[in-house]
Amino acid sequence: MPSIKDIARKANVSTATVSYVLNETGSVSVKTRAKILEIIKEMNYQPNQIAKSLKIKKTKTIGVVVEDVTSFNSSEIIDGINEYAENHGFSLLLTNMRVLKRLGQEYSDTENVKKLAAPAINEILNKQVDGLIYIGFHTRDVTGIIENDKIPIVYIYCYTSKEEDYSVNYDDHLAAYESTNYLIEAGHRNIAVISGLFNSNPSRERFNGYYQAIMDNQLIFDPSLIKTGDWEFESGYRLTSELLAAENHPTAILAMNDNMAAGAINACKDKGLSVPADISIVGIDDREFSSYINPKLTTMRLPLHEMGVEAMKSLMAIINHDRTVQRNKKLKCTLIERKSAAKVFN
Amino acid sequence: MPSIKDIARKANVSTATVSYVLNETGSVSVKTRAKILEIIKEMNYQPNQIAKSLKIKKTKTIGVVVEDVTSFNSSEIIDGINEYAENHGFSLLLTNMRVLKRLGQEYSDTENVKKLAAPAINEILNKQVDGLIYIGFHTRDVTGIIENDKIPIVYIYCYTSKEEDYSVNYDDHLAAYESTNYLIEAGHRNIAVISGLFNSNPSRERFNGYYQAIMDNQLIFDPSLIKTGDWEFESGYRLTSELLAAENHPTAILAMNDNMAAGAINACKDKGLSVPADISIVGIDDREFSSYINPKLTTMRLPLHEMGVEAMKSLMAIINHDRTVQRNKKLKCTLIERKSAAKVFN
DNA sequence: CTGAAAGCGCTTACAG
DNA sequence: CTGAAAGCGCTTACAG
Repeated sequence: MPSIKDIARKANVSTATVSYVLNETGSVSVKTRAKILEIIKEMNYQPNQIAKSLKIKKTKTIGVVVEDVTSFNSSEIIDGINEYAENHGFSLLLTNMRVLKRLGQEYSDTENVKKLAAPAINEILNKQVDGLIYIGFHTRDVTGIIENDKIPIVYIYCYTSKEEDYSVNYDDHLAAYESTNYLIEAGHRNIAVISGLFNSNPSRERFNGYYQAIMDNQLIFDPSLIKTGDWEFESGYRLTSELLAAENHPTAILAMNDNMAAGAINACKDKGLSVPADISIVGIDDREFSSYINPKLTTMRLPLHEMGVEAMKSLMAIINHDRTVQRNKKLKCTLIERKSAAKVFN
Repeated sequence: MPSIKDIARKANVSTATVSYVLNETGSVSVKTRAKILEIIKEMNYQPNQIAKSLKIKKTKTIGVVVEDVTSFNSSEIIDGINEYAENHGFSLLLTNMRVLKRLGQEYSDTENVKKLAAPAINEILNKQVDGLIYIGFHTRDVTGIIENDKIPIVYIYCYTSKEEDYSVNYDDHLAAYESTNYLIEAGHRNIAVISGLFNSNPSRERFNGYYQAIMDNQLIFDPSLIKTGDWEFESGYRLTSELLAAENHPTAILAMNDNMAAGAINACKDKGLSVPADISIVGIDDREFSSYINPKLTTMRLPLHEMGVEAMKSLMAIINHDRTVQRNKKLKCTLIERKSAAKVFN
């Protein structure tokens, strides 16, 4: 591997001059520039970024700490981060904490995650990254997992309670509001909700979105239509069965994720109801399986790719000392109309 | 950020001595070691890996070039790579080429992928990674995409025609052999195949596995039972419909991926056949959706995580000049028994 | 327009 | 057991 010295020697100039043409700084005569460029090409010289980084104290690399890459939302977020990074000459140093595999459901205990995060983040910082992106696998408060004061950082798919932190998530309230509205516009008046666990912020936000749509449309809010699930398929199945046991059962169900929506569809089928002819079901997430189940699920697509891009934008701004960036970005989900919801005829 | 100089000064020793205790090289008296260690802790000193890398010419980081992170197989592979890397003190520099989004189906043209790969790989090499892992999103010959002679590299989910290259894949032949055997053991005698495109190596290997299972069990090979699909849902649906039109239709179908298996299930349902009571279906891949469709799909799980781990093992060996590593590793898939296949009664 | 020199933060023969 | 010094491959004030 030729170094800048080799180029300089061969071109009969100093390394400074080579450096100037490499970086297009300084002023170099057209003639020597041409000669240097030629030799660079001839020797197939590639600058050693490690050496450069040491000198300029910037690595042009971003540390990406992800709680679990195998989680369904991680890939698209990383894809978005990568796209932006590539367009701006940044590289990604990826660390996967494997939270799901290692902690199972104990991820909720911040202390456990912190134990995983500390060494990972330490290692990344020692590699002198210019900034950090932390990707949760599940929207929640993540305060205390990272103790950091020396590096710009933005959180995706999670947030902290610290005012000075930056995060990008999607708008849960709006997602539920829009999907509920969609059902209302289709003529539904009895719209049930199968929510996630109520100790989660997204559950509450989504419920509020649903509630507001009901109110805005002057419908009657019926608490018996609200069922609390646990995000899993089985709870969607079980709670739908409960819902259908009532004599005047709802004509539509908003499930707060696609897992539970899939459970709901199965419950309807098992009761001999046809989806969407007899009952409409909409989910939230747009998982891979959602277009494979029967009927294909109408659901809200999460702006995952965009979240990655926006996080990078925030991070770049912070790195460049632009403190006017919005601290808590909330992106919009989009409704994907498939086959599990229909207009009501009467 | 304190440097090794700061530590040395405060401890009244040379930077050499600090370096010795940091790396546990050289011999340092217990006393000075203790003092240095104390000061390191006190100042919360963290060694700058960039500086170290420049000196020792090793970065302890591996470049991971993935054709498309959003492809269903990528995450688990990365998870495996990450696990091994973490256990051995390596970091991952990730580059996503976004082949699917950028090229659509034109990925098959090596030239197009090469155009994407060249700058990505160049950038990674300039960051002085110690090795490279290339993850295809689809098993195929990838010769010519990377022109490299200076760095150890192993291919996952793809391979090259060069003898000196290393790759890790799974055993297509065995996967089809075992799944066919499974159906035979369940009593099936008329087992159809819906294959992928026959210009792909996996299709051919899988067909051979099927064929060998038929032969080994002294069954009759019936060419009319072999249908060539294109890996997509629709072809599974269409070809299954064709299969079912025959008067003595098969009692089992081996679909060469889960997409087509899902199509097959739907086709059966639409013809009024019950899966698995009337007809058994098994897939290959174990996609996320495969446990959500109805009935849940019996399929071969790909050893993705393990492929990541094995690739890292190969890479470490090559880096350490151990040239005895197996050049083409083929890992075993495992049958996931769910609900889409059953014994035949007669 | 160009070069000599210092320095980024480490490691490592070498001498003592 | 310890330190002075050179060097990894760059960049950048500074002088001319």
